[in-house]
Amino acid sequence: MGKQMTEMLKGTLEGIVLAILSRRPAYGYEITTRLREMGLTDIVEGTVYALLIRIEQRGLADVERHPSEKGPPRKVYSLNAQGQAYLEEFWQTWSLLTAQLKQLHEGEE
Amino acid sequence: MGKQMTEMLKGTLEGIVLAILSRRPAYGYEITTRLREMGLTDIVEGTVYALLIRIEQRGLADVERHPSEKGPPRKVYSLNAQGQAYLEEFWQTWSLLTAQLKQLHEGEE
DNA sequence: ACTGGTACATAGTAGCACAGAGTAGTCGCA
DNA sequence: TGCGACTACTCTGTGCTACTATGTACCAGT
Repeated sequence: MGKQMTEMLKGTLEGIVLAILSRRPAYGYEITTRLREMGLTDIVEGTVYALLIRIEQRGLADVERHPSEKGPPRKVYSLNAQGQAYLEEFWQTWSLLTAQLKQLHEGEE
Repeated sequence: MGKQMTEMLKGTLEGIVLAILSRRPAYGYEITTRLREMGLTDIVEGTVYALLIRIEQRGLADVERHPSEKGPPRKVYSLNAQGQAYLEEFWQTWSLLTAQLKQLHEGEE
């Protein structure tokens, strides 16, 4: 992946994953797949798992183990109230930043 | 500053500063002031200077020293061709990311 | 037996913004 | 003369994040 994208993802990837979880519960492998489908093709599996563990430890999501037809059991994450609040805060911060960048970009020439 | 904003700025602050420089040359203290004016009130001086040094070392900007009426001489940075190209790449990456997040945000509920 | 897909985990690395402190020059004021 | 306020730049150390590169484990199809 481009280095620029890598750096930009710091701080946003977390929000992206939380947003995915806010729609419906999901597990790591599934999330990785979905990220790839939506164009974030080069996100590494290990990154997602590490992120999910962080999310769990901060109490933003609850975890349940579900047996899988294939391979080891899945760890299904579902966003809880605290996670929802955190996500809303994320969207606020994000819209602030985009507004500022938009202003910069438009006034460019 | 909020921790979320701090993390989001990783990778974007560089682009922001380059965008400021693309309008007209500027020096560190001036850039800090301008960032504060545009709402990024809590960005630390040291961060900006460190970023400028990085920009210089990568050859994205040229530097000239100008004596100041007040205080030590200013280091005036001006974006060069390479920096301009890098900035354009930044905008592309940025618009890609915003498009993906917009999609996620709108399809939320 | 072997390959490939599913699913999770982790040790080490690099990059970035922040905290905090320091260095220097100029000016105004008591 | 001494002090604070403002301008302007520099540096060390810390914490957080995504990546690299592996490894583990389970199952299906050939």
